[in-house]
Amino acid sequence: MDVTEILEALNREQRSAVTAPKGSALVLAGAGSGKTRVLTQRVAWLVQTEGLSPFGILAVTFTNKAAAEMRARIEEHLSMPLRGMWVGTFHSLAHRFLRAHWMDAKLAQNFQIIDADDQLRLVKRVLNNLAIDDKKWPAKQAVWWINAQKDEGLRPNHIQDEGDLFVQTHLGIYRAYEEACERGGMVDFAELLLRTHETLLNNQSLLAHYQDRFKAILVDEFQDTNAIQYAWLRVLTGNDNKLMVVGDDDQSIYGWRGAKIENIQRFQHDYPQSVTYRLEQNYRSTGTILGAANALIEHNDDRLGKALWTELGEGEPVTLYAAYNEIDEARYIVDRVKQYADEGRAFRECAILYRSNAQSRVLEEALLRSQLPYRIYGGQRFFERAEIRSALAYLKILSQRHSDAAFERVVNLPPRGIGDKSVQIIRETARADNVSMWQAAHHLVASAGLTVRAKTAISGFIDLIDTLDAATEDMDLAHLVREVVESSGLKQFYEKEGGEKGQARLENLEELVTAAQTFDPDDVPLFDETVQADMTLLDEFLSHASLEAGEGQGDINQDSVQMMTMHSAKGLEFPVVFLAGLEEGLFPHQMSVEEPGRMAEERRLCYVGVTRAMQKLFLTYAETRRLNGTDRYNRVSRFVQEIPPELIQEVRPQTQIVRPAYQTSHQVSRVAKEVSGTQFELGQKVMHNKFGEGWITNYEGHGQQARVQVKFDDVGTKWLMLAFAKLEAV
DNA sequence: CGCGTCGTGGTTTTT
DNA sequence: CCACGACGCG
Repeated sequence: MDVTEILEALNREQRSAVTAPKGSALVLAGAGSGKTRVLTQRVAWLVQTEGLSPFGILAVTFTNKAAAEMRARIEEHLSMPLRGMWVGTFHSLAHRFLRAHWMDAKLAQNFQIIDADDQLRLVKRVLNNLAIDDKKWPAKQAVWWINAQKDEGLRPNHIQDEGDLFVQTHLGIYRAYEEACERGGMVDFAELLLRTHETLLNNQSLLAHYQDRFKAILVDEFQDTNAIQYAWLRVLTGNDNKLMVVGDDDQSIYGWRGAKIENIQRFQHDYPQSVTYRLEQNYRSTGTILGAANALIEHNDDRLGKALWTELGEGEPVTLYAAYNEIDEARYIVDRVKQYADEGRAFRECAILYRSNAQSRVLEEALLRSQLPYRIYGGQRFFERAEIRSALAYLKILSQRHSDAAFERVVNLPPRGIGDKSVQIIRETARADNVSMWQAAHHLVASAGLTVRAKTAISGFIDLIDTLDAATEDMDLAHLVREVVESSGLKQFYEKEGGEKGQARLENLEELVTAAQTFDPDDVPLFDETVQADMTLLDEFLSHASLEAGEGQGDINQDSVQMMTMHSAKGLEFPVVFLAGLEEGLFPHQMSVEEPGRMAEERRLCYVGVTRAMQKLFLTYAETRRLNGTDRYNRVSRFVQEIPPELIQEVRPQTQIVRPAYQTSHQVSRVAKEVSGTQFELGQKVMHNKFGEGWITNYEGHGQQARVQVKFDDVGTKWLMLAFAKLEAV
């Protein structure tokens, strides 16, 4: 494809960004404005017009999927394979860097990547060793804290506890956890980035090499980068002007896991010569949908500012349906999908988006009842499934006997008579002798201190692994995986489990064999071939499995209704979109209502949801919603009210539902405001003789049974029985 | 050691 | 309401 062809299909702004002079650039790309196109064409431009070698280009994305897509699209444009070009996620690129420079990074050559699950297990063990009460200091929270520190680029030495018990305790855990990782040659996700950054900083020649190698660096979804990722880009860029970042501050929805929307401002500050390009023409949605999106996001402060426009025409109004309850909501959505399909359209053109996964169940049931095909995205990913992780643990221990995480996982799976007690003894012995559990197990079998029964069981396990190892010596990867699945007893174990669940697990294991069959390390090119030579195919496969969670399986080609959270919908588009559960407390979520900064993020999430729609947008909410076993009476979401009414067409609930005729949905929002059968209403200021002043944020029940949730100025949020609480209106 | 019962708590998710 | 983890019994 030649240059004019590249540029022809672009609008003016897109073209300026693609052909921007070498230098730093910020591309603010609104939803549906052709962002990916600009990125890929930019690379093509750099290669074809600026004469850059792909070898000198670094392109960073947020997900593996995005990376693969980008590579494919660039290859298509250039009609040549992109050998040598670095395209990948922050994590995969850091991983490759560390494999190549493990010595400089002070890592074991055969270091292993541990995923979130391994990490949690490890922290649990650390807590145990430190004799810290898991109840008081939950492992999950500790993991979260440690990762947050690493994401900020902080080592234990950088952190002062200042007498704060919370920090003090977690700091201790962090230290012990680091030691454990060090001992076991384990590297978690955050560590990949942090370690790479440190290695570059501490190694002038290495840094100079990479700074010189990369003549251009491109970053996608820049608004989702965290502090360490930004630092990483900063150090690789050095004093050069070669960093082009693409993002949209209005679509930043991962602040809760460390993403720093401020990185955009920081970029402008750190690269004052940078040029900003705004992509505001939207090629996806109707004018009405964009109008709704623009009006909604206007309610946020501190935006960089951007107004999307389209040439696609006004289109149909946004439809708002006030459902009686969540079942009615689901039925309404299913009916609309059916109607759409009856017009000869495909199911896959419809997406149902929701705030939290718990909402998917009712929707799923309704689809099932109507026998419409659907596919739920998210949930458990392939490589995270228990049976897959177990099989991988067998493979891992074959490759590296000293992997304690793998040892613990499979030593008694399938059950072979090695209980918690025995495992604990092995663990303690290993710790005391400073050896791996595998070695400790060996020693224990040969010494006193265990029952004969336990010894037999343990040596049975050792023999199993050794035999398996010998038997698979000459096998290729796929045969090795099959052999492991069959001889380890996993297959029989899940066969015995039976039922739909066991069947699904067996199928997954079969799929793992297929994955091994089709695994090609050259699809994931390492920095250079010398690194590759040092790793066995099995090790590469295992690394791949840790970094690539695997697309939620299911047939992508099958024509089905798409269901997912709004978070996972980012980057996608559908002709018809349903946003379900637009209720205060659910969306915006209760947890976000209480903290001010998070409301803006919820609104951005809603903006992301709205801007997924190409032609038709449906908003639904339920007046009554059964959630966690109790009925909630939520008001319609503020987000709905932030959309200009003239863009919205309200739909009456359907006739089967018996409800008072006088209740139009507008009145409903008012009626639902008042705590039924009482003198109170939502939002009202109240006084409690013990807790002081506050206001009513939620309620459930009626009359004497009514309970209200009150957010007190001093003591936080509490649920109170109205009958007992003696609240006074203020 | 394995299985059953009780109790608790419950956004969003990638790597 | 339901999924998961902690306990206690056979």
